[in-house]
Amino acid sequence: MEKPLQLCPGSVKIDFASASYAGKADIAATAAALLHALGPPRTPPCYQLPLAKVNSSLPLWPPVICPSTFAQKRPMSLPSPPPAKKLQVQQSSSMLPQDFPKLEVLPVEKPTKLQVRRSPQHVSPALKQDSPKMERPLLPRPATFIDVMLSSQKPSSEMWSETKDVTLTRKTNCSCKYSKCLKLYCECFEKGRYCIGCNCTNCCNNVNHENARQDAINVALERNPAAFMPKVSNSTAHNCESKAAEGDIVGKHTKGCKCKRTECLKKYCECFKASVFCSENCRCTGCKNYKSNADRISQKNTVHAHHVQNPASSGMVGQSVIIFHAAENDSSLSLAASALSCSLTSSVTREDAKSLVKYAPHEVTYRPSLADIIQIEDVNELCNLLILVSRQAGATLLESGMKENTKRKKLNRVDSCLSSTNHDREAIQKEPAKQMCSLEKSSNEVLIAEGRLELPRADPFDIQKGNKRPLSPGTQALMCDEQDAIFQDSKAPDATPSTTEENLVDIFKEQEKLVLTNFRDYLCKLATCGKLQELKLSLASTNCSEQAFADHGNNSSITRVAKDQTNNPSVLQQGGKHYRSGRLILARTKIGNAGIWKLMGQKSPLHNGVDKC
DNA sequence: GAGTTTGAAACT
DNA sequence: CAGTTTCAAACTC
Repeated sequence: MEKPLQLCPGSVKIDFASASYAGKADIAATAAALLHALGPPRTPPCYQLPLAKVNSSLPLWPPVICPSTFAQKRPMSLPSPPPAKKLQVQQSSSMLPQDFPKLEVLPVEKPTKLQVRRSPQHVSPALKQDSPKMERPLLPRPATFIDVMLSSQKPSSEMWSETKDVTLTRKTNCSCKYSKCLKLYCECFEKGRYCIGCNCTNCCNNVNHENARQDAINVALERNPAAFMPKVSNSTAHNCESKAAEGDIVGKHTKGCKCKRTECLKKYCECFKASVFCSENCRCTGCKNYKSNADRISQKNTVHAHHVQNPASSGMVGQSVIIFHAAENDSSLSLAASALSCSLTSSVTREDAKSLVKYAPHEVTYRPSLADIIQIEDVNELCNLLILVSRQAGATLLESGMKENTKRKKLNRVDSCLSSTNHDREAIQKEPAKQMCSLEKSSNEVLIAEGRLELPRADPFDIQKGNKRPLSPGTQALMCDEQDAIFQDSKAPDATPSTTEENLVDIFKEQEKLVLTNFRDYLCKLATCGKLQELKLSLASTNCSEQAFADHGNNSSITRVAKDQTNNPSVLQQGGKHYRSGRLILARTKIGNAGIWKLMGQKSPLHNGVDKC
């Protein structure tokens, strides 16, 4: 007898570490794996439900989540791309998705020969007996934990969608006859759902057969601990909902397909069915389900995934890596660079996927929509801006620090008149520091003269000490800043050792603060820009038909577009119009490089004649 | 709607 | 692990 789920005050928490799965390591492992697959939890790793909604009769596995909560998690306003079977029962316009239609009484069939022939160990004891003829209760749709999991990876219209005639459609109505809906053959069972409104016969995948269902679940999990895991993994778990909302189903089939005859272009293929390209996980033959395949692209009526370029082949990653090495010596810049790096290297829009066609088919990475706005050169400019801010802050603060030193020195002189002992003590402290400063400077000069220490303003392809990486302009700028500050400090004759150290610490703090503040402001404005861009694109997309995409995505200019983008990702000219990856350039033609600086309320340092070190 | 094809799941 | 069988969805007519 399994213990009930742990309850948290005021809510129900499904705690996978609880005793619910004690002794069921495979289930617990699966649950943990599911949680892990979700990535960093947007909510704590337990799903909270209002306590009032708890139904004690709900099954333990998959955990059932109340429909109201479920409905909140799955907005219903999204369109459903593929055609769907309409429910047999018409829904009234006022009916909510969780208000399930009244169910018919299903006849209970006697076991067929096939069922008798089945190995008994795969049929639960409860199933060996003829299930009593039960009328299926009129229950709200029992959304399950797995549903919620899936909802984060699939469009919310996966289960339901609202058509124009306000008829709710459901896509997965099984029609199982022999499996009693307790095998993974059954889509409902596989997805952790009860069969409600299905056309199945002799169904045991419901509340009334919960014991049998649990047994079947255990059997399935025993056979494959990942049996109930989503078959399509998302590489961008953190934003999968937004991706789904955009219609961009991303990822790859975790297990892969083994299709032989359908070229993976039919729904027999699980990858195709899941709207993902075949991946290295597949063992299919004659596969045409890869992003550059014209046949695949042409099947846009049924294809809703948008495969993406291999960033390695496009050079995107390489550029980013080089650029962000520029910031690796500075934590704040590093943070900024990393954030933008994620934005740049991990995403490709659906239009990119349609346009960039000459890449390895099995490498899949994804890009957020902001990738259309942010380009490498933008990041370079941002880094330069942050460097400028850092440098200006350093100079200003150093200057103020020196003034402070002068004041302190004057005060010390006054103090020295009062106390010769203190003066002597100060002199004792000052002298070694001065010696150290001059020693450091002279030793540096010696090292530079001997060629063992490179000049701070080195060639861009100089090898950085230790890691042998070429220095990017940003790194050099940072190093210049550090060197400048050090040399300025060491050159300052009036600086006392203690105040120099304090000043340096303060300067670094202030520099970091200013850099982060500027970066925060930049991100805020970028977010605004992104929202505006999204709005513009949504408006533009209504005017820009899919045919336009096909025209620009399937003709011979695609490779040129891809090549051009590799060389100059900012702007592509085609037929007098500006296109980028098949999409009308809104971001860069209207925002562009200078636009980012406008957003920041500053002029680009590159356009301002500023020395970039 | 019946029959066929297909590939995943189940089984050996 | 590979081959075979079972199954239900997808597809065709």
